[in-house]
Amino acid sequence: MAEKQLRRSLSVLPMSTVMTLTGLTARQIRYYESQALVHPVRNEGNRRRYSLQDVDRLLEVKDGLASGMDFATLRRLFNQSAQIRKQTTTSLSDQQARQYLEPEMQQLAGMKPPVPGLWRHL
DNA sequence: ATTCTGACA
DNA sequence: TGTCAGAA
Repeated sequence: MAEKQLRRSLSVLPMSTVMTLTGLTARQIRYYESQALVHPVRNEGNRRRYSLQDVDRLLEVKDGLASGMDFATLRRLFNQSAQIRKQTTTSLSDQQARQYLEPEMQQLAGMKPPVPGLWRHL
């Protein structure tokens, strides 16, 4: 299972591929990066290279924006998911994680996940 | 040919 | 967010 994640994290996709996979324009993809929502790697020629994980994140950003979320909210959401993944793999009980995110969960309680399983970690 | 940055008639 | 220019 670690092998799969490793590959999904490899940044090898060019802008053109990400554009067709996400349905977003290069402009939007670069702008979202400026908003710290994705962090593509640059190759020797200063070209951006995205991973499958980046594509997944871009898809979440796309639907998140579509359901009225702003960049700050998405940014916090992603940071929190990252936090939980770390803590969870560092032995923090799921109960403690939910308690820690109580405020956000209250807000998200009302809305429906734009993408099936977007709040999966919450 | 493709992507990057900066700028805005 | 689109789009165009000039460079890589």
